[in-house]
Amino acid sequence: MLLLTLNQGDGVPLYLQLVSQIKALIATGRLIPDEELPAVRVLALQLVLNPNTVVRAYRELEMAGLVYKRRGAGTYVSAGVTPYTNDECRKLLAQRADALLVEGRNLGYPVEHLIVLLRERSAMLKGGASDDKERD
Amino acid sequence: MLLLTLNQGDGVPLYLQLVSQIKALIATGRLIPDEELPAVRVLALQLVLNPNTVVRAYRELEMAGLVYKRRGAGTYVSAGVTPYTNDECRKLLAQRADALLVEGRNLGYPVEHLIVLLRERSAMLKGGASDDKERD
Amino acid sequence: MLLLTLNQGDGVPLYLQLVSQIKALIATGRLIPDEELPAVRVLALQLVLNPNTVVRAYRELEMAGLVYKRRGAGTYVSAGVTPYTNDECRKLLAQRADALLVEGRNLGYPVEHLIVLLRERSAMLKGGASDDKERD
Amino acid sequence: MLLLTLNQGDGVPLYLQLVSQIKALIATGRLIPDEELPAVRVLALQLVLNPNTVVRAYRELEMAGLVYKRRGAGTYVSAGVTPYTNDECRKLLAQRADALLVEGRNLGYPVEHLIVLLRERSAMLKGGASDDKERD
DNA sequence: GTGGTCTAGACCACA
DNA sequence: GTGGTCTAGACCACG
Repeated sequence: MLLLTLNQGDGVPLYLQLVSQIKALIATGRLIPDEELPAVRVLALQLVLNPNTVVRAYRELEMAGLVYKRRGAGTYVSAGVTPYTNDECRKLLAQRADALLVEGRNLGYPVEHLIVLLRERSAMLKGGASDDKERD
Repeated sequence: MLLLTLNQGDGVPLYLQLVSQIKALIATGRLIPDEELPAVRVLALQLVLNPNTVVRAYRELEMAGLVYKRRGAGTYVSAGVTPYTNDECRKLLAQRADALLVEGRNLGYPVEHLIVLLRERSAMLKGGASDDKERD
Repeated sequence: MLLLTLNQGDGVPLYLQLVSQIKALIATGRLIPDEELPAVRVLALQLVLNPNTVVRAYRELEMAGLVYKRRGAGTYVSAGVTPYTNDECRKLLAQRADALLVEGRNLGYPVEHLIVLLRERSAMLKGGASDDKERD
Repeated sequence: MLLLTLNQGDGVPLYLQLVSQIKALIATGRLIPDEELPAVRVLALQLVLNPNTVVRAYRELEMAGLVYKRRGAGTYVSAGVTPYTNDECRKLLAQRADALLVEGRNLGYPVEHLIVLLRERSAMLKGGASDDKERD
């Protein structure tokens, strides 16, 4: 079962959250070529979403060439695709980094503190218990 | 001049970004009671957005009891706002940090790379850039 | 169809008139829990005002806990709204009645004239007129 | 001392409340020709208003020919003016009547009940104790 | 179809 | 000058 985590309230469109998380799973090989994605209805049930939202996410992925559909069968990961260019990666990460920096600045934390925090959280996430997302 | 940084592309409504950032500035005492906030039109000019968007942010802050308005005069920080505890600050920052870490790991970036990126972006934010574009 | 009447000329913001009238309809059980309110655009058309004005009224009602929204679906009356007591109703009406009486006395109209006027206006409001213009 | 009652929160502009109340006082002879109105600052103090608001009300009255000003002396009621035409009276009263009718309808009160209420309140206002406005 | 956000720009009330 | 309300109309997310 796919480990996807949606954040309903933060303003980021749900289908985009899906797209980016699935992209990342493909980019890191956790979803391998020709692996089948969950059926739309199954994923919708699992994530408590409207199926159309999943449909839209899959459609975006298909248009990006990252997955392909076989009528009556399912949705599968494409082979040999690079979901992100290096530039895209950097942009995505820069956005996250900026969010951290801005929050830090507004709360009065210098960058060095943020870096310390980052190392701490990194150790925690790797170590195990986290109130947040996935692990490997 | 208020240091506020908007991220136009990340899906979070602009007025909410304003609200949470100003909330942080108040809760950490960087904006003190009865201090005047920038006029709606001034802030709108500064941030290059529509005055109504600022109006809406200020209105949310007013309803949350964080600011008060004097007709024809201006908008001011309320007194008696309960400041963020250190714990609350750390929680907010940990959320942001985790988001960065997870995205980084999904894209195959080690923590040390993220830290380099963080320093780069930090320099840029201070330099004045406020959007999510890259620049060398 | 919701019976709402706006008074464009009396200085009270339109969105507030909407809020208080819908509040009254809910608090007296004339709108029941989970009943769907008219769509924003529908009500805007019906009342001949800008959809954003209705949006604002609905938003205030939502923040007051009187209605809830389902994205892409509609706006619905919340359950568990504490209804107006008879006393509260009478107080609200007494305010309006007093305003009429005071104005009438200031202008030298006896109560009986006011009652005649009230009957006339009542017939007009039922007939469909919803503005403050006279008509014979 | 002028008996004026302002309703700060109801959306009706303060200066308009002043204008209409003073008009009514003139119309009913409670302010007689050449009687002096309170000085702007005095009235502003009494009503806890910005003096400019009073200035504006007096200016409107002057432009309507209802009062005149003697430089260095004060503001006085004009002679032989009719503040309201019959039509204007009816419009003002119709607005009040409509407000009562709409509130009554939204609260589920038939017109006849409103009329009963009106008589009750009328008796109360004349009798004495009222949580509201003036008397004679 | 629904509501949500944002822009552009109007006019008003108030200090 | 300040904030407040309203209009007109754009595009987006969601069912």
